[in-house]
Amino acid sequence: MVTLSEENYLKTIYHLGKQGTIAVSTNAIADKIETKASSVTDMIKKLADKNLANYIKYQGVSLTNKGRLAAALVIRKHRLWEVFLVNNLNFSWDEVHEVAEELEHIKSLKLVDELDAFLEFPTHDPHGDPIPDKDGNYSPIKSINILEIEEGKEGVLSFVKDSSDVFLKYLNKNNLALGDSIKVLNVEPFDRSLSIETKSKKLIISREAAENLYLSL
Amino acid sequence: MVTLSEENYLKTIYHLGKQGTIAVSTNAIADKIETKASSVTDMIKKLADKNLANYIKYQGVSLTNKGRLAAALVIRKHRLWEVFLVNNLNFSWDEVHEVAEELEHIKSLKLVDELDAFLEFPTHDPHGDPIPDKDGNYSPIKSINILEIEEGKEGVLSFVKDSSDVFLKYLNKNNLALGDSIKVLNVEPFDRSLSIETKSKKLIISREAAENLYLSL
DNA sequence: ATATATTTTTAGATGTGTCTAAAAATATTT
DNA sequence: AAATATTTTTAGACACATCTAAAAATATAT
Ligand SMILES: [Mn+2]
Ligand SMILES: [Mn+2]
Ligand SMILES: [Mn+2]
Ligand SMILES: [Mn+2]
Repeated sequence: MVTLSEENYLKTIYHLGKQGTIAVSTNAIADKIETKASSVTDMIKKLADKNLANYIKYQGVSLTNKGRLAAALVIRKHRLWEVFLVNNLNFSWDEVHEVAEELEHIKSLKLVDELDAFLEFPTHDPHGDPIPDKDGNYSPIKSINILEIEEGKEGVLSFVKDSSDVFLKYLNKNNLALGDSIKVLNVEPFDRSLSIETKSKKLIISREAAENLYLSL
Repeated sequence: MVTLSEENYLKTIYHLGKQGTIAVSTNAIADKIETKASSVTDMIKKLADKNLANYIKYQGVSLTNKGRLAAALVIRKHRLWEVFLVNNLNFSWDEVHEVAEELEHIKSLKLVDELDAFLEFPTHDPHGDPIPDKDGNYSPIKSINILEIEEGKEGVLSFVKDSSDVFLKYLNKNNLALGDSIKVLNVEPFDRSLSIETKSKKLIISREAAENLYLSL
């Protein structure tokens, strides 16, 4: 049996481990989970005891296959619930995360699969993140960062890297939503801000904002 | 903040307190929750400290208005989720309880209200139990036990008192479902078993089974 | 390479919810 | 009304997940 707390650690290690292939550090986990390093050490040991993680003292952790699958299942549930909340319960994309954090821990396997079917097997959540299948696999993101697109080209907003409240609300305010067509006009050399054009209007976004927007061509 | 465990105790006290108006005993709660009497005493004190229950040593507990409302909200969530599982996720009425036991603890108020709207404001769950509104109120059950219906009369199965796995599966096996028209044929004087007739066939049910079936006329 | 800083682990404590065993209160018999 | 049985509470323990403070290991700077 995997506890709620263990699931949260698995998910965090999974996410932190995505980029580099190196083991995840104790402090990195502590920061993400907003807990103390000593608590992380305790939990890591528990995960290793359950064969969910590989752990060598002072060397960080990585997930075992078993742990990676468990983590992917939690992420699958999180993202499916987010889709449900947005598509069926009138939540906006900046309201779903907190609730999904609770719903992702509901155990029933039938529930996940039936929810998946009910939602008609979505491949991405409301923030453009891919939804893992039962085996933990998903097709890799093929969208590219808006800063890497040449001036004059157009694409569809299909993923936001930062899905925090503040950023999503900033996008709402500027009428930018997933699925919108966006044309890259030009980059201001001074501060590297970006002029873009949507169906409704032209606007300028900062480099920080641009770094989180991904388009598919 | 009310914890998951506290919510389960509130719900149990609410259910046990329904019938008599007397306070609920420690052992009654322990039996329902499948825990020890000493654990119940501990928790009761906590509920009293939080003004959710009235407690006098050795005299049992009852809920305060605050406690009753909190309990009703948990029951509201439980039953709404059961409706969702049956109506939208292909669960049968004997599969929903366990999952609803987990879902009922999800906190978001928006979630409950949006779910309610999505389900089109159902008044009863898949077992015929009434769904409390936001204020904890619901219209009283007007269905009557099948044993109190005179021979020859007909009614619609609208509530099952026992919603345990075994009983529901027994009903499935005998093709009895909520909403079915049932005619009371006669009571066997020997063992007080009941002959009934549905659209599809006649059958005999035991007194124990009959005690759990309620019809609306 | 040594000293200093940072990261990580250990040791010991705390809060929640549970348990067992024993004591206290209440209920039931005789 | 005593004696006996049952229920309820208390006392003390334990698992889990967390914390603080201190020790140990590793990384960085001089
Ligand atoms: Mn999320
Ligand atoms: Mn998401
Ligand atoms: Mn139920
Ligand atoms: Mn029910």
